[in-house]
Amino acid sequence: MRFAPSPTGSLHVGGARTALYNLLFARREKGTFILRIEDTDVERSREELTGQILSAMEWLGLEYDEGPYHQSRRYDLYKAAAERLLREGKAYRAFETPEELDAERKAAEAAGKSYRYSGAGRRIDPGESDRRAGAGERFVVRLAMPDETIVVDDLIRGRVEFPAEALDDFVLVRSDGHPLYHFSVCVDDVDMRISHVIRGDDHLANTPKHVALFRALGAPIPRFAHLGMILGTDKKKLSKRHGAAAVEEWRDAGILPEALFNFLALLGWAPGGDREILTRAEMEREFSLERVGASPSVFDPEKLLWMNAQYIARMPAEELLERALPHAAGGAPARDVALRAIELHRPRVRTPIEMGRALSSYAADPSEYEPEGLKKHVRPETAAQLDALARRLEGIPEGEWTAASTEAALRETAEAAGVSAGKLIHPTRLALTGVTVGAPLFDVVALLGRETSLRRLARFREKIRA
RNA sequence: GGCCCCAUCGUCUAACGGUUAGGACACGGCUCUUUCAAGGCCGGAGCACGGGUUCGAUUCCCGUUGGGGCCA
Repeated sequence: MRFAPSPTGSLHVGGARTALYNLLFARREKGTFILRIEDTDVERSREELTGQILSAMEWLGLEYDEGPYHQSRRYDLYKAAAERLLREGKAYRAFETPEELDAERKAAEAAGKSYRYSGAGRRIDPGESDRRAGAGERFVVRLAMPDETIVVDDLIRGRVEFPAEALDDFVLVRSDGHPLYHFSVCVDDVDMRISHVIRGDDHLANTPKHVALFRALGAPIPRFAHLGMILGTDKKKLSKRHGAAAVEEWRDAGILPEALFNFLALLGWAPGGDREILTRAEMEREFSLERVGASPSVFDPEKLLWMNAQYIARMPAEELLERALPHAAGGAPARDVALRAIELHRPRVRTPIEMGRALSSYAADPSEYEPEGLKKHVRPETAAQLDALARRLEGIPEGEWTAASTEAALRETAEAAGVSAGKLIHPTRLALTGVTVGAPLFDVVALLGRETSLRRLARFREKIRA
């Protein structure tokens, strides 16, 4: 198996899924997964993008067994293959100039017919062809396509037929000696002994060309499996336009690699049963192309986020802490406090980024208070009630500062003031965290500790009096 | 334009001729509750259309429509 990206952009989620299926299939079938960089398109390929793709693959857990090979370093191979095909009469030189071809194309268009190369080069005598080439005349190398229907037996789509009339003798090598995409792909697939080609649907229409090439090359034809495209919410092929189409954008958005891996695996493949969260080992054990659907699928960020939350729910606290720490911009509390905070916020966050923010709230006092919250929970009598609460809380010694003792203090205060506990709970949460929503108040109070809680309460009382 | 692919809830999907068409995300309700989540329970929501084939079609075949791709 192989994954063969072109370094013309960062790793797209569609490409990532293709790589992922190749990987799972290779593991399942005990095959070898090869990475090959298709960088023969000099105008569009950029060196640094290769590194970007490699690191995105590594992050996602798409490890390969062999490679990366670079097509740009394998020109000798393509050259030798072209010469061999020429020698064997399976390919031929065509000497038309671009202008001539353009004229033919226009003529066909004017006649209302679809254009196909005339095949004129095919009729040039080999000796004559050699002589003209030797004389320095410019030429391209074209494959002599067989005059018969080409059948592609696709593992996902079944039998697909391409009538001979639809295909013409396509160019293998440009006049400057540059091998073209379809040619280098097949030469490499033969050389690397690729047995299964799993790739995007967009290549299905090119497959008859490849089949003809494999035959001309005298090589066994690999099995093909064409995956449906991944679409944006508007049902159009997913692209940068849709926002996050690149793997690294999801990484930066706080998506865990395991979650993205799992999500992508299920975008087109359905393991039996109702399971959605699968371990890597399960996927490698159970993956099968027979259970891969043929239709395109829409990439739903909502579900990805849900899956991310599922992974967060299952992740060991230490690991989650490690992943969240880089995002704790406002600092993080001591490790023991942080680990408890993790458990408090785990069901409330969907990314390590959000967890980082939650951790910071224990390390730094709120810099501001949610205006909506102030309006809603602060009444004229609130300040005095919070004063009373503070007095009671101050009466709790450090060693007895727990969720239970502080809750009792608050409820007693409320009762003494003749108001419901909620009248105190909400402003207190706002005082301690700056926001109106979050983990259960008394757990937060306990975690914050006596000193911090009282300090934040004092600041808030000052603030609402001002 | 020619050729090719695809078609089950809004979305991801299960079903491989006979099911009250199942699950998940999202949505709504209830529950839990100091808030927000998470969890639990409940609910609304789908076989694109038309012909065949068959005792029987979501399922097989053909066409239409709609999406998509490749070539130019």
